[in-house]
Amino acid sequence: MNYDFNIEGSLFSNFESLFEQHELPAKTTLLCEGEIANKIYLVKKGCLRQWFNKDGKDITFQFFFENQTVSSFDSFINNIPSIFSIESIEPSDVYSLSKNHFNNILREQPHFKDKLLELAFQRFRHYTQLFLSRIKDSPRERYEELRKNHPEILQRVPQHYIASYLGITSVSLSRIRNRK
Amino acid sequence: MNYDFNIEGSLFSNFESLFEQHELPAKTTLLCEGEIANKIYLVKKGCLRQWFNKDGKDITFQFFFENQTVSSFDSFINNIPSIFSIESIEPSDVYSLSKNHFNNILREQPHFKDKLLELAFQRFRHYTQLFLSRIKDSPRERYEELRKNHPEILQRVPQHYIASYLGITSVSLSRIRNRK
DNA sequence: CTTGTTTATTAACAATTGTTATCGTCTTGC
DNA sequence: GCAAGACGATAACAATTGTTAATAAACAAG
Repeated sequence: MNYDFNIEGSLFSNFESLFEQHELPAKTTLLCEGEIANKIYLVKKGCLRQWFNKDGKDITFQFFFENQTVSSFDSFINNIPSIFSIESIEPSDVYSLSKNHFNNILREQPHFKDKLLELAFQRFRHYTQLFLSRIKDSPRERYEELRKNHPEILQRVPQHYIASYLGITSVSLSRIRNRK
Repeated sequence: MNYDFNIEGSLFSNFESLFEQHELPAKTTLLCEGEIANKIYLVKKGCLRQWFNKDGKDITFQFFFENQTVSSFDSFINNIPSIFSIESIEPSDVYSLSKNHFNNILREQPHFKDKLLELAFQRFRHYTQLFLSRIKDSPRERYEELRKNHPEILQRVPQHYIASYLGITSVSLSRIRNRK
């Protein structure tokens, strides 16, 4: 897997003492495109987004809320520059786990790797769903899907982030919303 | 992982005696949307596509050529109906591996599972790339990418399959091609 | 050779989206 | 409180894409 790493907080429930606590204002960058990730983050309160730069435009492609884990896993594991940034949307409380602590858990907890693989597998399924939705659904259909299945995202996330997540401009999303 | 399973033929290089050979005419269905996959296929000659039905329209989302392995892995592993079909494009020679043989290899070859996971990982990266390309690139940019990096696909695959792979109609693809 | 199928192009029109800009409202920081 | 910025709606126009239909070339089957 790569580009994204979102596993449920329960994975780390036994290791929370190893995490460091942070209180972040809105729009705080946790990882910048091009940097090598050296932490995994657990969202305790608030929400984050993953985004990258495309010809000067800001493209958001994933949101993270309470009890989700987020990192640039490909960067974290393989020590390569991340192709995206991670930023807070709301003021947020996050826990961070360093690479050293992560490796210690991996060494000392034999079943941790299995759980990790299982959750990586889940992430893969999620990405594939997103991918197929891009192929077969129109922006309007994707917006409706979001409204039905993830209304909490629409409520908490500013509309222009939603728009780029749907693959359209905020102007076009505004039109779609007022067309029904 | 799910929806797709494409690992290099070398994975099975020691087990080819367990495969069954098939010669297929063009447009032969190997797996039909809704069926449960009971075979993994290895393309020896020719090419295949994965596609599904969306409101009566035929949407192709992946191509497979020589020495690639293809199945509906999610269906094969979890015994659930496949959400897509697999069909030959050209007249093709394929090898098939039954679920029994697959399970035997998995049981008897301790490193096989690791290689499988590694290749599943690769597939994940590929899907993520496709996903991000859908987000950030226009149909024209995706066509150019295909022309630069996968010209063999353009040469061998009929244009209307390419069009649905790019997320546009064949009419629109024809326009893009004649616009430069 | 003839017929039917598949494939690609083109045209005309409708629908959608992008681009740019303006405006008003609402936060936020000072 | 005030100024600056963030956010969302809207307008006008350009560009792109979808839809439907007609046409022609290539191909396969009989």
